[in-house]
Amino acid sequence: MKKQERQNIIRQLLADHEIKKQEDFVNLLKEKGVDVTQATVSRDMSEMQLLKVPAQNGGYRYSMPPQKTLNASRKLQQTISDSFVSMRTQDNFIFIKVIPGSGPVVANLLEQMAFPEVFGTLGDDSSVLVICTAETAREQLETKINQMLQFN
Amino acid sequence: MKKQERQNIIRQLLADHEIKKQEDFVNLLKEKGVDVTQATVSRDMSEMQLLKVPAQNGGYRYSMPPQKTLNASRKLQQTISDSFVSMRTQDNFIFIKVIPGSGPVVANLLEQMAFPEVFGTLGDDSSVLVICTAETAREQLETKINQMLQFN
DNA sequence: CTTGAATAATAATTCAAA
DNA sequence: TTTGAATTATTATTCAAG
Repeated sequence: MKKQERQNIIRQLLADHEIKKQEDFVNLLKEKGVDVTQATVSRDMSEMQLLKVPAQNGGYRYSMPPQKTLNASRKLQQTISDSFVSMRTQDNFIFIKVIPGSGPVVANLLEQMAFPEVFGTLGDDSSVLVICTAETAREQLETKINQMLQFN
Repeated sequence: MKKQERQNIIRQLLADHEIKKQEDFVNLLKEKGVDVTQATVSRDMSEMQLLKVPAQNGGYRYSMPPQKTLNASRKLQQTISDSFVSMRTQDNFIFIKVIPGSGPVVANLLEQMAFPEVFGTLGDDSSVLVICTAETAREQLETKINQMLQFN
């Protein structure tokens, strides 16, 4: 198992679980057949710049880095607001209609964001298909997209 | 010294210093005449939802929470892009000219962002004055504003 | 309700090894 | 270069007290 594969799995785990400490990652990885120690997870966190953030209820959880994707985020917000036509969802999928020509840009920006919910994206001239990692992930991403559209 | 005063000071300290651990706060607070222990700082961090983020160079630093201000951030980015005319700076001050009518909105949004660099803002019809906590803080904020303007 | 002292829990790093 | 074991450093929490 290579480091990068493990880090991909960590990203997925983050999308589907409330991770409160590094040992949670150790255990979840073990379930997936990946045997590593807390030390390794700590290094992964550092490399991936994952954050331990104080939650509202007083606990803690790990989360994706925010700044790294902020510029892509702004571009995406703007682009998707400008080009959005409609959105449909089903299972793991989000299907977005955009004005002709914008499909590839939006799909690319969605990729760049490296949302943990996103398994992959595909954009043709006027459509974007987003394949999510799970149905719950799809719901989360749907919410995010709706939030983006709120600010035109 | 009330808790809230201390937390305000912590916000300021965050703007001017590279804080790597909670004890740094303890020491800097001591310099300011505020005597507290790491335990108290830990509680403050939790309440303020301050983050310990892995830095690029491999170290760690504390930082303001990102999500909380994300919507204001989008609005600000958009509004400032749309209304920006010019910007001048001096000492702790940033003086932004905007198209008539936009001053108060931009000033308000800047407030809402709760940037640690910002001491206060003032907006008239077509101008926004931002008073920063320090000259270094002003430089940092200037950079942020320039980044916002990059995406029109 | 807030705090410090002490402690427990968690995370980062060192060091040897492969 | 990457890792685990052990260690150290750091952070969170408990518990008693103001």
